[in-house]
Amino acid sequence: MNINNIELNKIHESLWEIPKHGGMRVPGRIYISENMMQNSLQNDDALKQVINVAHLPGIQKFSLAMPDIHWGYGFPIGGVAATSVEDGVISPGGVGYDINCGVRIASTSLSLDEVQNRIPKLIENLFKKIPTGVGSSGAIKMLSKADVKNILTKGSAWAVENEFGNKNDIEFTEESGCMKEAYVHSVSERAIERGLDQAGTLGSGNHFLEVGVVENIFNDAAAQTMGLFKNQIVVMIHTGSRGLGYQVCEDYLKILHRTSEKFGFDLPDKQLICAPLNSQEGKDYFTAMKCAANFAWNNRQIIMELARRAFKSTFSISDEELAFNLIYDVSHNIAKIEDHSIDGKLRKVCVHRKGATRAFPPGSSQIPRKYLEIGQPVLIPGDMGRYSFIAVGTAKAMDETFGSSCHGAGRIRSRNKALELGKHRDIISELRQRGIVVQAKGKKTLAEEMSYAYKDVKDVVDVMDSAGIINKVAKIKPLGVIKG
DNA sequence: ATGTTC
Repeated sequence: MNINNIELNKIHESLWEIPKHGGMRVPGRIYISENMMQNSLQNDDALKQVINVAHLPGIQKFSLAMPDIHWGYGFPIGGVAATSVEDGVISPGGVGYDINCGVRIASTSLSLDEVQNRIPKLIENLFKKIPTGVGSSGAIKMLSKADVKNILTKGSAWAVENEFGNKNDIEFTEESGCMKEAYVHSVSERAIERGLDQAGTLGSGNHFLEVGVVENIFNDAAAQTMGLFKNQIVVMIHTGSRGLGYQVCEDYLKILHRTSEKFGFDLPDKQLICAPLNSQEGKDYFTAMKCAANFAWNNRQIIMELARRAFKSTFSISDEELAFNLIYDVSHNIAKIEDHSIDGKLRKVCVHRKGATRAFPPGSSQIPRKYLEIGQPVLIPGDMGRYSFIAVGTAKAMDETFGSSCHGAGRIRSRNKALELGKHRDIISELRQRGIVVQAKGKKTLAEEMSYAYKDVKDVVDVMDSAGIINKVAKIKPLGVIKG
């Protein structure tokens, strides 16, 4: 197969390999179907980026990409790269600008027939309570710098200490909502200032809060363990570290650019800028990244609590009656030190997941005890007009992809192209006709985020499921969305 | 993704 002048060998129907050539240290591997490759990668430099990432010092096994792959800064979105902690590098481009962008899904006790005609009111209340849009602020009173520094150190626990949620929410958050060794001295004053009024804000772009209904269940046992049932109302939240995380990324791209010569790496793209994990610069970026990650988890935690309150007031019910419980919270833009089997030996590597979700298997010590037998919940939102999926990780993911899977539908049209298509259409009415209530700050964002801008997430999920990397559990259909 | 070109 040849795509965009890149030769790929077929490993099986859902997996393709770019053989090691030139300065590549490892081969590239892309989980995708032939159809999707033809349709989405002909005019996209993302495969070239898979090759570029394979040049990184210390990269292990493969430069990986998931079926939602598309072009990103340096690394493709939908990319996974693991580097040796001894002689490997860490790269901000392998994490992305929105550090710890991620998704959480909460269950409720409500079923569709109980609430169907009150969805517009619910969405209105959610939209009032949760700030959305670029520069959105003011979910909670303006924080002090000391407060923000506490958030950077504590993550979700800060929200819970301030009555935004409970201990159960922490238990069902990846990393318990807090990466250790997050030292605030590595984060610039400017980044902290940008975070002062952004705790508990949704942001813009593809970020959203969605009220959905469980439409299909593929795995009864796993669904039951997660507390899912057919026609159940659930809530999905997709956001990240806002301006604070953006600033951390920008700060360190500049710092690493200044110091790049001293490491003497010969890399095919300046955007792959990186530092050895054991250098001061590498350690500083990593600890700043952890601070931003903790800010993002706290952000999703606060938003979840604001949503919980909006549900309670809209339906006049108690916490007990509502049972607004976190199923799980995953990060899909992050770098983490993990143990993985390489050449038959367990080794410590830095796994960069950029637009890729962790997908740890049954029995993992890193997942909530409740999910020990089913594996880690993998949350895969689609576009706002179609549907989303919940899946679980597998042992095969651990063997093949450093315990990683896809993170969403994957863009197929640029924001500009999507805007062209959508700007003369009444997207709110179109969605309403499909049974989806939308409230959004900007019409521009809606046009950029319509279904035609994305692949069908079902195709993406089916590739990962058929490759055995995840197992599908449930499909969620949107009823109402708030966006930036 | 982003006080959407300090």
